[in-house]
Amino acid sequence: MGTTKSEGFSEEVNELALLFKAMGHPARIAIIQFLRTQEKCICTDLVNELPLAQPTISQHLKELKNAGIIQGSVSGTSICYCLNLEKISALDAFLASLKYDQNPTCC
Amino acid sequence: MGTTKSEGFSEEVNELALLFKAMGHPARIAIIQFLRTQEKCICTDLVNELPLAQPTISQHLKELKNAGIIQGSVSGTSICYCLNLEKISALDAFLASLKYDQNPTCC
DNA sequence: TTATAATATCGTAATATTGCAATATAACAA
DNA sequence: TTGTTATATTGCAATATTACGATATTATAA
Repeated sequence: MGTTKSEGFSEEVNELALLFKAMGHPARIAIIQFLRTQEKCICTDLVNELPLAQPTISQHLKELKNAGIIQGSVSGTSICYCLNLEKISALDAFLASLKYDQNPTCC
Repeated sequence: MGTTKSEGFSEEVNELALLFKAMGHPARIAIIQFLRTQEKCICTDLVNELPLAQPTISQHLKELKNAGIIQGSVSGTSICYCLNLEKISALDAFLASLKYDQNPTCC
């Protein structure tokens, strides 16, 4: 196997899992953090910021983009990447919902 | 390779990545959702709820437990699993922080 | 004790992920 | 055109993940 079984789970569950999975790597968290603190979101600097080679960073950017967590638009020779707050909010809403309706006598 | 490179990233980044990674699977999201809606948190029922075999579910529970996202305590023959809201809150706080300090003119 | 129920662990095959060197592409500058 | 800069793609070796049958383990029940 090695393949994740997605049949039998709801669309919502599968979508959330894909988003969380896309964030489940230090390089990708670091990219997200970096994007958050940048005034401009031009991102060559990631290659200097992160302890990874350029192709590896490009690959991680692609995964974040595929998941819809970041968006990129061409800007001359470089590319402008930014967070997609819609997806971030979806994850945030899920996590926030877990904090309520908890049985307080549990465990 | 295949190994995730964690040196060169901050502790915080690595910790967040591990937590997100632990949630990055439909079975594990489904487990979390199930735990949230249960009055009691005894969890044999997962085997009937999820489209996966018992050993597979046990393995996913272990991963969530290793990440600290759930806690389990023995209760006779069965085991009581529950969410650890502390970790959930850590993730939630990270995501919530992304929603502010964003450059509105970006992309 | 013997059985049964709930869970965990082991072993393993199939597949996915990670990281990078080498190379390609694309836009602009000289 | 030729170079240069920014980024993407390809190919591949090393390792990780996923799923599950078989088998342990552990606690209670009969």
